Amino acid sequence: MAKPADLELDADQIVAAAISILGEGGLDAVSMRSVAARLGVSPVPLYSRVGNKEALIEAIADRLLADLAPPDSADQPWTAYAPRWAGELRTRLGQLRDSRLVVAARRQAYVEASRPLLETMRRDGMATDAAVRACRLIMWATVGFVALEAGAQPPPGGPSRKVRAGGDAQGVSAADADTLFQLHIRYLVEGIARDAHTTGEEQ
Amino acid sequence: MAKPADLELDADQIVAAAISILGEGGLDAVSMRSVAARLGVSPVPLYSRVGNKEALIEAIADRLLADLAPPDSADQPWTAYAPRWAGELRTRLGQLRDSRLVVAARRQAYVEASRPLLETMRRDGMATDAAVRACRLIMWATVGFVALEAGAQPPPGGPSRKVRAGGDAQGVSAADADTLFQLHIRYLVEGIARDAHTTGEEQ
DNA sequence: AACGACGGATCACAGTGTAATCACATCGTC
DNA sequence: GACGATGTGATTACACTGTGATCCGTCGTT
Repeated sequence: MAKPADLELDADQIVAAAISILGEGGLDAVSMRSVAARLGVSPVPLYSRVGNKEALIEAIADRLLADLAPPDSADQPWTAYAPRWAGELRTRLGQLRDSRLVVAARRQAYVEASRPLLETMRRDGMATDAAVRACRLIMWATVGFVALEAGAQPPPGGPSRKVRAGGDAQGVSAADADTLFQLHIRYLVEGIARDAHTTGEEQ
Repeated sequence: MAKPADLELDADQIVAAAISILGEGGLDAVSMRSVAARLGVSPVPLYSRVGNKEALIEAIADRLLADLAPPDSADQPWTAYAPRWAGELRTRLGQLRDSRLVVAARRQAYVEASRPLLETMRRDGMATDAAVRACRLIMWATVGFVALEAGAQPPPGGPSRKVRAGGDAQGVSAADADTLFQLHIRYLVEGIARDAHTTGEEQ
């Protein structure tokens, strides 16, 4: 092992630098060269750490989605927990700042992100099968929302975009989006709860 | 207007050639140069027709999403029409073959795609406001589903990818995905219908 | 102290999006 | 019919990108 000792290059630092660049200049500014330059390094060692550029952006998405820890959930049923969980997921996905990252994230990241919600559901007596399906439902809705939401806003700067022509209630303001999202999650939770109740819940 | 008369280069032909290349080699194979070469043209005129590469892939997505016409709907209520509509949207989005295209499509394309569903809902006496929300709900769920589904499968070429490690019911087979998707859409439709009923529906 | 192995820098290469420059055919006008 | 304006496309060029090949210095080991 030959290291200059003042250069401890870790994979975590690489994705941290990449995330820093992402926050400043958007995803297009993230390149192997720019990340390497941020670290004061040539692009070469990145390939032995993260392998690929695709793997790098996967790692970025995974990092930004990691620790999707919900505040607490011990005393609340999953029907109260799920909206908070979905809101947190939405916030995290919004932090990605680019819908390309949303779809770039490995599915494993989404599975791990949904684990606490799934645990809460099972703790409340929901069948594992139904809980998995319910998690997926909420997750898909959230991801779809963010994908369409983030895809609509251009990253930095078009000064004027064409006004909506024949859109029925198309100009969703940022504030409306919040309430709409919460309303829809509530729809889902109610439906799932109703179905789980009739299908046979323990508790 | 000066045209060589044997070279009628239209924007539609450009996106058609791009879609052709997309179908053969995936989205990564679509470049301004490859599209121009397919048409036997230099890359220059593409910029006067479609302006940008970003605009080109937007046009591709729009084209593939256009004419999302539902088979027929005159004699069925929207609760029966919505699953078919969602299934058709899912099929179309799946034809994009790349989740990047899913998020690249302009929102206008999704709005127009949802118009027949919205019309059916309103025809059945649903309030416009509620219909718009219901459309969005179903659309978001569908888009999220496809985004996560398409993001999992590598476009054409990696010979072997890491096997799923610790996924709980993670290996969703292609056949299961269909039934799961339909089940979830049914959840949504039932929930929306129930809510619209209690809120005050005309018919 | 000598050696082998390995990490990083430099260079190189193919390919990308896009702007500048230039040639040329077609048009309106005299 | 001749001529300049105009716009279209080819060629060239540039600043990038991701990624591999080559080389060299530094380290742990014997």
